This record gives sequence, C-alpha cells and structure tokens, in this order.
Amino acid sequence: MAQPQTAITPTRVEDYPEWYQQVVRAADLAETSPVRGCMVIKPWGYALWENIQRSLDAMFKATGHKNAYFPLFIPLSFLEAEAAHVEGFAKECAVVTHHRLEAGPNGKLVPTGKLEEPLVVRPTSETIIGDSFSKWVQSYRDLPLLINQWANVVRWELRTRLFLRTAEFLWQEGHTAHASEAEAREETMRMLSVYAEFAESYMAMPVIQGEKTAGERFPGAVDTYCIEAMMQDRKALQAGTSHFLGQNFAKASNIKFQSEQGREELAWTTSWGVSTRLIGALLMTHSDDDGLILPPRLAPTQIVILPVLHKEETKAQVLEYCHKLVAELRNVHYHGRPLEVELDAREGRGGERTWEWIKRGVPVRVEIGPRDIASDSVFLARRDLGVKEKSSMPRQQFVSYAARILEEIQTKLYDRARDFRIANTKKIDKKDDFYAYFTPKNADKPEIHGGFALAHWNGDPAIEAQLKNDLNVTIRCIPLTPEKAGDSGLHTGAAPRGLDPLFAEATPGTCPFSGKASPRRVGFAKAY
RNA sequence: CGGGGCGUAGCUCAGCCCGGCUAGAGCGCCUGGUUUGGGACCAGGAGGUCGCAGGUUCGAAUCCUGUCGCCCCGACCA
Repeated sequence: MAQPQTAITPTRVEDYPEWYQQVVRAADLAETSPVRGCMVIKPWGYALWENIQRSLDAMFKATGHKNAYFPLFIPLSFLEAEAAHVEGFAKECAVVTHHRLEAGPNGKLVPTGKLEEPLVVRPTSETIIGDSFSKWVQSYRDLPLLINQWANVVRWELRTRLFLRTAEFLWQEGHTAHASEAEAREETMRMLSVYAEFAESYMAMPVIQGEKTAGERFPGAVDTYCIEAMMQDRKALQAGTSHFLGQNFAKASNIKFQSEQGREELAWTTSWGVSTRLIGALLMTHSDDDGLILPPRLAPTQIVILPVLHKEETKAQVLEYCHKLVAELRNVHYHGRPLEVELDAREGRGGERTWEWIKRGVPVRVEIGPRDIASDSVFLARRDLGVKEKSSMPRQQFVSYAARILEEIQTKLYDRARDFRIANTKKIDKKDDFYAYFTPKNADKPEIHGGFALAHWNGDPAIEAQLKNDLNVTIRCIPLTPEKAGDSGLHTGAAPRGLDPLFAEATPGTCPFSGKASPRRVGFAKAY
C-alpha cells in the first residue's frame, strides 16, 4: 500500500471542515449517534473532557464557588418569565409532553399520560436555578451566592458538527447572586478572566477577552462578555461566555433580599459557561495534518511507551525495562500531578501502533528496543515536532527532564498559536480593504482567507447587519482594556499571558463604513 | 424551514441509465504462517432482509409510487 503523505486526508488546506471531521474520528474522540444531532463521546474524548472539568472545577472552587445540581426539566411557565430569554431559546427547545408509554397497534409504543404543564429540557438553567435562589436568599447575609453546576443541556440545532454544535452537549453553568451591581459586575469579569486563564494556561489557546455587541448578547442579559480564539482556518470561535444579568432574572424569579438598611431589594445575578465545544476549539487550535495535538496539561496520556517487541528472545527484557521506566515516570510530578504514562505493549501492529498515538495527539512518545536498553537510553519523539525528528536520550536524563519537556511543549503550542493569530490579525481603515480581506479569491471553492480585523465602528447595529449580510463577518467582541479586565487572582500560567495590547488599544478614530466618529477599534471575523 | 445529493458487508464505495446465474471490491475483522527500529506480506475464513412499504414483470439492488433516514449548501445558533 502506498503510504500517504499525511495521516489525515484531506489536509487542512485542501478541505478544512472535512479535515476537522477526520481528526475527530482518527483521534477517536467521538462519533455520531443514532439520535440526530447528538454525539457519542468516546473514552479518549471523554478523558479529555474530564481533565478540562477537573482543572476548571479547581479554579471555580478556588474563587469561592460551590457545586450543586438542578433538574433537567424546566416548567414551561418558568421559561416564560423573562421575555427576552424566551424569545432567544423558543426556537430550539425540546419539550416533554407525556409521561407514559402504552402498547399501540402493530406492537408499537405510543406516548400517553399527557402532562398538565409541558416540561422543557433545559437549554440553560437561569430560570430553574433562579427559583431555588429565590428561596435561598432572604437577607443580605445570604449573599453573595456562588453556585456552579456541571450538566448536559439541549438546544435543538438543525445543522450540527461534533463538539462545535450538537443538540445535546455537556457544560458547566455558573450562577451567582449579589447584593450590589458593582459586586455582580466584578464577578462577571472575574469569571471571564478565569476562562481566559484556563484557555491560555491549560489549553495553550490564546484568547481575546471582550464584550459582545447588543446583537450578540445572551437572551436576557444586560452585558455579555466572551473569550474568542482564532482557529487555524482563521475563523473565530467563542470559547466561553460570562453574563452580567442585572436584575432581569432576579425580577423574573423573584430573588429578593433585605438589605442592611432593612429595605427589600432585588438581587443582581450573573451566569457564565463553557462547554464540550472547548474540545473542538482545542482541536482546531493545535492539530495538524497528522491528527490531534494535545497540550500536555490536558492530555489524558502525557507519555506513551512503545516497546519494540519484534524478537522473541528480547521481549521479556524489553517489557521489564519498560515497566520499570513507567514506574519511575509515575513518580515524577508535572504541574502538581503525577505523570500520566501509558505502556502500549500490543504486538504485531508495526508502525500502525505508533501512528495511532500520533493521531490521538499524545505529547511524548518513547520507543524502547534492545538497542536502547544496551545503552540505557530512550528514543524520544515529540508530537509538536515532525514525525521523523526523533532523538535518543539517556534514560536517567529523560526521567529527570520529562516534566520540563512537557512544559516546553505546552509553552511552544501556546506561542505557536499566538504567533499565528498575530500574523492573521490586521488593522483595517478602509471599507474596500475590509471587503477584500474577507473575500476569498476563489468564490466556488473558497480558500482559507481573512482572519481577525481591527476596525473602527461607530456603534450602529445596521452596519453590523450589513457586514453580516455581505461578508458573513461579525463583530466578535469589543476587546477589554486593562482597566475593565477582571482578575482571577489565580496564577497558573505557563508563560506571561494577559490582554494583547494590539486588541486592548482603545483610541478614537473614524468608522470606515459610515464615516462617523468611532470611540475605538473592535474585532471583526468570520465565526463558528 | 428552502435548494441539492445519497441510502448495497463494520467502514468507503462499485453495480442501477440499458431488469437476467449464487450481489462485488478495497479497507477493517477472525484463523494460520512469514516478517519486524516503524502505517508489513501470504493463504484461508466470517460477515449483506441491497433503508422500508407497495406496484409493474416470468424475474427487481436495478423500473414506478409512497415513505423513513442521513449528508451537503443556505437561514438560525455556544
């Protein structure tokens, strides 16, 4: 069989969306299910999600939040309570109307037992959690109330893509209630910065923190903030959101408290979430034409040991050496945890076994055969380097350097993604230039084009609508300035991070679309 | 929801226009053997209500009608 140039066909350049699907499959992350629009998350993909969960959960706890769990079903009347909220979600709700099945004709089952009030499968939980909050909060002494839940939600999507948009997905939703507007706003920004910190330090994915325009706001929110990342096709992907909900949901759910002065007041609430979409973001940030590339801090397996077991007479010796190495490595700590090491001793699979791990994105592969044992060394391959760039290293040295090598990969992935974003971000001052930037040269089969554009905008929603219509380009966010940005108070970073000064700059100018005055540049891009 | 396409082995598909032996290929899977510092080779084998229902016909994967499902492109969205 002719060996293909790359493990994944087509390549990113040839057909990006198809490449994405192939990587999901080749890395064994997930597959489609018999239920339209829903996915089966396979063990490798779910292990990745568990790592994301564990890291984020620790950050939520460190910022004072507690986990709880609320019902999957939301009474229709709850959802109706907030006008903008209903309107935003009404078109994509799964509704439960019956509670029993009976044998019908032809051996089929038919639903019976109609419910008095239909139940909506949660698309998000503001209203049902608000109902609990209204009972839990009576005094200013009960505030702030800082709750998070890990859950699944359903949004009945018509066009779906694994991880990026599915009818059911896994996520976390934080819900908090506060005594003052200032405190709720501070919480909103803090959690946005927690997301930014997680994206950059764990996912090695640089993000822009910013505020959404009115048109892109969460239904029912006063202000919506987001982190936006650039994928390798130069499109933007919203990776997390944090909402300042004002008193809208407190009003709808009747969350009231008695203040220090004895007055009855409405609470101020926030909500914030990230989902399994992060896995899609991770994939499209780092992966190459040989498959997935995982940042070491989130990789379910950080180092895989691949013994060379071809000769019967050396087999036992090789395996013993490998088991010893695994034990040694598991005593090493990386980023506060023992190394995740896997020994793949499957036989007779030739290079295919190696390629399987390449496609799954394991950061470090170690190959060990009789020759290496003779020199007490290991043969090392890094996923961030070329397939052929392998090198030998004394075993002792490898064991003591292992954590350092992983951190080097972690940093390199971040730097590479950041450099890519910088290279594909452009300040644009003329309408023609803007249109040219976002127009592919080949209209029939559009090539990867565009990127992020920083352009002035006078704040008129009609311009947003026009650009969306003409180019399918939207304002991804109004980037935060250092004064506005929150502080997670957590310092987990692998490298200096923070607001990109290019985006954070907020000097006035002229809107190229209207000719009117603009307070500052905003970030435009095509988006997922 | 509008436009287009496709349902044949676990997967990717050929066969259909022009109806005709027991429905095929590649990959994957199982067994045995040969290999082995890198996606190996040979031999044998298992596996299919041709999406479903009806019709035309001596005979349907193939033609007709209906139906269900999926994919792609638009509109909408984390």
